[in-house]
Amino acid sequence: MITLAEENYLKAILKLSKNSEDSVSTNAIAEELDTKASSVTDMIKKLTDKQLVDYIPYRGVSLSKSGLKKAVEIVRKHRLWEVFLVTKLQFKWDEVHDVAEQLEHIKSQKLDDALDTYLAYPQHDPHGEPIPNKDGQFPKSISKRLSELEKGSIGQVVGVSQDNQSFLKYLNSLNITLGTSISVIQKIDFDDSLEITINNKSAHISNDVARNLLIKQK
Amino acid sequence: MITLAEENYLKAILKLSKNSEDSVSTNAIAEELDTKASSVTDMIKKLTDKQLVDYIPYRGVSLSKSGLKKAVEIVRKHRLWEVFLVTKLQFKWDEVHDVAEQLEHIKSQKLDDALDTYLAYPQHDPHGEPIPNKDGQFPKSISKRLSELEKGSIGQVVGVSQDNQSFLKYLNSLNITLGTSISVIQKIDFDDSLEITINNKSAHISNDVARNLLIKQK
DNA sequence: TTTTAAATTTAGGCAAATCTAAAAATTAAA
DNA sequence: TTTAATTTTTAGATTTGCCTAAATTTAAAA
Repeated sequence: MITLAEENYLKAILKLSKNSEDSVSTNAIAEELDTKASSVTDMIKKLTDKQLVDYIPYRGVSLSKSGLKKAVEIVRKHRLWEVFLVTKLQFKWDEVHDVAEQLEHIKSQKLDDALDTYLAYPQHDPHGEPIPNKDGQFPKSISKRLSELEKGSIGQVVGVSQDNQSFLKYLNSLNITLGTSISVIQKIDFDDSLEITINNKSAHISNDVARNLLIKQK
Repeated sequence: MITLAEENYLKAILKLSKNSEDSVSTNAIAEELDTKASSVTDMIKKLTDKQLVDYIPYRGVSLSKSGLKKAVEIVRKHRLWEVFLVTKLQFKWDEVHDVAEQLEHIKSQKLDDALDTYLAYPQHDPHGEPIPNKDGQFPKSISKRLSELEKGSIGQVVGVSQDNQSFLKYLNSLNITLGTSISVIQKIDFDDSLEITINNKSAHISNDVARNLLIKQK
C-alpha cells in the first residue's frame, strides 16, 4: 500500500523532473513540499525500498518505472477532478486546486474510469494542462509558451503551466483567461519581459509570467 | 484540525448511539472500528481534550454538541457522495460504500454545498438512508422497519439501515431492491423471523434481515 | 457477600512522518 | 589545490495512532 505522504513525494518528483529533466535534488523536493531536507532523505529511503524511485546518495532521485506510473496516475486524477469541479459544480478555475489536491488521493480504479467517462474523456484540465489517459499517455500539445513566441505573433491562451492561486488571481486582474487573445508587440532583451496586447489593450508582463502562459498560435 | 482517524471514531460513536441511545462502550467502538479496546481508550482521551465527546472512565462516551455536529456532517457527505456515485456515475448500490468511505473525508464546505445543489438536494441515499441537510436536520421518516409490520401488511422497500456489501448481496439474491413489494404472511414468535412474499413469490427471512429493511406501507 | 468473569484502563513499545542539530560529502572560491 | 560554503545525510526526538500484556474496575455468579 502506498501512503498519502508517499504519493505527494512522487508527484513532487514528477513535477520537478519535468522542468529540469532526470534526477532531482533533495533540496528541491524539500522546497516543493515545504518540508526539511532531512525529512526528504528519510522518505526517499522508504520510496527506494518500495522501488518507486532510483536513488544515489548525494546525487539525487528519479522516478522508477512504477513510480512514474503512480505519479502520472495521481496527476490524471487531479486534473479529472478539476474538470469535474469546473464543468459540473461551477467552480472557478482558481478555486479548484486545494480540493483536487485532496480528491486525487481517492483510491478506486472504478471511480477513475467512471469519472473519465462521465466527463467525456477530457484531454485538458481547466488550466489547459494535458490529462494523461488510462495508460498514462499525454495528449499531444498544440500550444507553446508565450515566452517562446516571436515578436508580432498572435495567439490565444489555452492554458497555464502553474495553477497556484496567486498566479491565477494575477491573470484575472490582467483580464487574461482561457481564450483570451494575445499578441506580442515587443520582446525586451534586458529581462526577457514582454510588451503585449490583451484583447487589444496593451500591457507589460515579466518573463516569469510569460513562461507559464500556454498559447495556441493563430 | 480534526484528523481522519478522529472522524472515523466520531462516526462510529454516532452510529452506535443511534441504536442504543446515549453513551457507548469502549468495546463496542473497538468492534465497530475493528481495533483494540486500548486503542479506543487512547483516542477517546484525545477526543475529550478536543471537547468532541463527553467521557467518564469505565462508563462510556457520548458525543458532545460539536462532536455530534461533526459526525452528522460526515454522514451527510458520505450519503451525498453515494447519491452522486449511483445517479451520475452509474455505480450499483452495493458498490458505493468503500469509495464513499474515502470521499466523506474531503474537506471543503464549498464542495459539499455545490454537490448538494448539483444532486438537487436529495433527502435519501441509494440505500434509503436519510441525508441530513446543511444544518444537520434529518428529513422526517416515512418508513417502518419490516420487522415492525403486522401480519398481513403490504408495503414497498424504500431503504436499508445497514449498507454492508454482504447484506446488499443477500438482498439481491432474494430479488429485493428499492421499490420491491413485500407482504407479511406470517410472523414466527419463536425467533421473530418472517414468512413474506416478494413480488408474489414466498420467502422466509430472519429477524436480523427484517430489522434492516425499511418499508413504506401501502 | 465473596469470588469469578468481563470490561476497561494503564504501561511500555512500535512504525510513520516529521523536526533540529551535528556530521559528512560535494561544489565553488580563493 | 586547499579552504570555505553549500548540500545532503545521520542521529536522536517528537507526535499520532496503533499494539500487547498487565493492572484495575465493574458486573455477574456462587
